Amino acid sequence: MSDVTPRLRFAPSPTGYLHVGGARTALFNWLYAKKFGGQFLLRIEDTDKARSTDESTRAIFDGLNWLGLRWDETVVYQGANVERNRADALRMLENGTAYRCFCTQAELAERRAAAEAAKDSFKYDRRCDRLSAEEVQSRVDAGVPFTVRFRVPEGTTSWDDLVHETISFPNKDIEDFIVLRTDGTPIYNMAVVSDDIEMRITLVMRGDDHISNTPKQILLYRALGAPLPQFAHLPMIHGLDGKKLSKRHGATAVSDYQHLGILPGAMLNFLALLGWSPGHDIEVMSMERMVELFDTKGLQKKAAIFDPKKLEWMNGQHLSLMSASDLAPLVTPALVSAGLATTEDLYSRRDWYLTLLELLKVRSRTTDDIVRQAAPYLVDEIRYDPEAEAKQWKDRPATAALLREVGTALRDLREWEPAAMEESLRALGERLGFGDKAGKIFQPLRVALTGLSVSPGIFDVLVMLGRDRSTARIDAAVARLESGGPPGA
RNA sequence: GGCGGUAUCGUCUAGGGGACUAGGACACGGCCCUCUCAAGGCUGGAACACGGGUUCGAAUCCCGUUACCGCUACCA
Repeated sequence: MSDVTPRLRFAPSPTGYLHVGGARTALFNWLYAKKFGGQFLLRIEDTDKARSTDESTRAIFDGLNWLGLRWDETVVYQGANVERNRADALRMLENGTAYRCFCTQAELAERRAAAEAAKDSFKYDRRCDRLSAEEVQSRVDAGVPFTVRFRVPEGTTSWDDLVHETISFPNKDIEDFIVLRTDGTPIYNMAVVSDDIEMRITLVMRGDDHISNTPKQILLYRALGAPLPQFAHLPMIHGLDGKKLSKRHGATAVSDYQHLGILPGAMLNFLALLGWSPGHDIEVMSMERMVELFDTKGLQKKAAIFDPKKLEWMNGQHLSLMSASDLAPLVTPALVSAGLATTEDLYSRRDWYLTLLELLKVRSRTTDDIVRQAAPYLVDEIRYDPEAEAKQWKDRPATAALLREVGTALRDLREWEPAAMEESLRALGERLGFGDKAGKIFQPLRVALTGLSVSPGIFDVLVMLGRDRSTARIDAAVARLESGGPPGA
């Protein structure tokens, strides 16, 4: 391990949104940088003008910010570096590690097709490298367009990958690849190496779909006389069907999960476990803990399959662990946009609100789940779930009579607190001959209070609603039951 | 086709020659808890791709086969 501070970068191309695979690559780069006190840089690879959009660039920023993966230094836009990229390519022309190629795209395509037809694998035959200096000069003078090709040397190119150990490629299998187009713009591998040198990147950590680019890039570093960074190639993420993750698999953008009510910390935790393991059966971790435990030794070589079920479970874990006050800022906007409350209202009775969150978060897997359960506590008019009504209020006259008694009992309570409620309602159950089946009271009451057959403990619900609202709901339920109308009428 | 990579329960993984009767987690089933739903606890089924080596001994090391993935552009 060198003693220079590590510099890593995440280099996405802005051609869509920030997808989960990219987010995970960013995360590992970030974790490594944090762990070893280095820098995590962001470079937008926008050299493909046709596909790059500002909107996608924004999406990348938004995604990384939401996840809390802050980058150091200013963002580098690859498109702004073409001059230097070209200068580097030209430098290779001068030092003899590259040469001019006058073959046209059409000629190349033709030869490639011919080779394919003959079932041969096509590889550039270096014919332009055999041109005499005079010939080259005369063509240049005549203004014949040319590309710059890298002259791949003899031998073998290998490196010690941080996740794969040693990987090596016989150079004979690498063709003399183009580094500069006829219009003078750099090809991907040229731009990447030129930029990574400029940015003084010490560890290139990226998807393993770049493994075959690596020997070419290493050759370029050497031709430019630059020190080699370390490389780490991360496995891909696949969908449930084992194929590369794509739109067909549903949500693949980080923002999709943001809108589904997934917590950034849970997303990160889940993504980290897809391709990395801290060992010791540790699963649920905070960002701090991940930084502490991160180690390239735990990196996986095998592609992982993205399982949304486990993500949800992970989110539930993080939800339970998070304090209500940390959760509030994340849930409040959703509550407001669902029209259930106003920010002012929630702020004015903050303790009550936090208690509500405490009650709901344990039975939620996403923040959206919390919102879905919150309505009965926040709005005046509840909606009666037809199924709950049908099941728990089967005998409507009898239920009306029961709820009347419950209402009376609750109104008579001296203190509006759980122990008193329980004592009173269980006593009522005894009197009515329910024995220890107090659920015969609790369930109909739950429907009366919330309209639902599912909720936090009944005494918690009563406390949250308060005496006035609770008794009012019971009265409303009695009226509804006695109106004789069918459920939902 | 060529080159490269990968291979442990359905899924994420632990494992780095003997501690393996292969551990944990998700999902699934059962039980407990219980006013419902969660959460939690206990519990069940479920895997070393195949074939050869090396070794006293292999999930672990080597070779081959198979399968899957990636690259194979004047794309990134």
